[in-house]
Amino acid sequence: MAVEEDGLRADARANRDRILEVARKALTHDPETPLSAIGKAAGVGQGTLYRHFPTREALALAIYREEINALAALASTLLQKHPPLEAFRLWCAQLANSSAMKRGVAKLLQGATSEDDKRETYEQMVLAVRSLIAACEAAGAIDTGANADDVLMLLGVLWQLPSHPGRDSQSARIIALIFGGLGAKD
Amino acid sequence: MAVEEDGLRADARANRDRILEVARKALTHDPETPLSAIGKAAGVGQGTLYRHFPTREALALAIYREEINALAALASTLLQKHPPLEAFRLWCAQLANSSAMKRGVAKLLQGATSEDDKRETYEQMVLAVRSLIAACEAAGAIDTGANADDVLMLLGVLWQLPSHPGRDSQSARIIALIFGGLGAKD
DNA sequence: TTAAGTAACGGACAATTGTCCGTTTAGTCA
DNA sequence: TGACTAAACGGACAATTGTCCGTTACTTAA
Repeated sequence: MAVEEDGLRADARANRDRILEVARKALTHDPETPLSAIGKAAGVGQGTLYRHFPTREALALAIYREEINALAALASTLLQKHPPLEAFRLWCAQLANSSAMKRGVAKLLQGATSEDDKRETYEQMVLAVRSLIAACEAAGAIDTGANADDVLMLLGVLWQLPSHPGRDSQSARIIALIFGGLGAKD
Repeated sequence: MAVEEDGLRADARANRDRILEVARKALTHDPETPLSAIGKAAGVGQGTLYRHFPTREALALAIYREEINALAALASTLLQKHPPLEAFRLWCAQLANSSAMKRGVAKLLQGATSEDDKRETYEQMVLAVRSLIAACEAAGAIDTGANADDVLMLLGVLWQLPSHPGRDSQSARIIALIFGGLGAKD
């Protein structure tokens, strides 16, 4: 019976899942929990932890991949229910509020075009942005020729905003600025 | 004879300068040189190194502060020699190319509004952007009401671009997008 | 069912970061 | 000039990250 549903051996998958579960709780409680402590709590050795997640970032990325997936999927949902430009706006608002992104986890996708395991997650986001841009262009709601990579880079700024009073309005201003750059027709 | 020109004791200043000199060379050669190695090369103990520069970031920030200062100063120079909008554009171009910012050093000013020693450097940049915006507004070259913090956050993206073929054109596109958002009158 | 092959394990170890604290010395004042 | 004091030093130590490699056990195939 070929069991390799995802190319991972059964015990490896079990370990991976257990590490993620433990890490999610631990990192939520304290973002700087030592990786070694997480490994111990998950009942695996250092080697196992690091083989699965070479860096702290990789671990965090895995934890929040679900939420990122949901965000990427949201794009098409919004496009079905709203006019393109409004869908785009709603998506950006959701991006700015996406709780998983806040604080330390924010740095995740920076320079994501380089390292390999980030790449996959990054691509999902680019695709989402590309679909939103394409729909808006088709509807004549923005200027043509915008580059999804560029726009995503700029939107990434929203994840870096420190959470201070006024953060929400700053998000709104920045989104407005970007839409202005895209030539959005209000 | 009161010698404290900058609130630092003479020997402390000498150490600080020596560390910076060594670190500049070492980090240019290999951005991941261990801090302990830098300390040893500068002939100071771990304690001294960490007292002066609590983190790797702090050290890098100090190294590149000169270059950042120059960038901030460039704004007024450009404003004297060029029409406001062109000055702004030239400044952004310089920002994108500022060699010190590339690679690992790029992350420096992210979330700069939080930690204290970053704050000062960050303020200089905000002031520069604010002066450029004000001049452009006064000349009617951009829409009024732009927020310097917002614009600087967006410009910060330029420091995060991985150096790949096409980086320069991506910089140009992003700058154009931002200027579009500002309502720049071409 | 068993044996072989290999992916995965996990703890020991190396490297680096970051802290602490007793010692030294620059700067001050009589 | 000779203490005095506080700033600064720097090495030892603790904590964390990251690597290595001999051992274990999941899978497959006969």
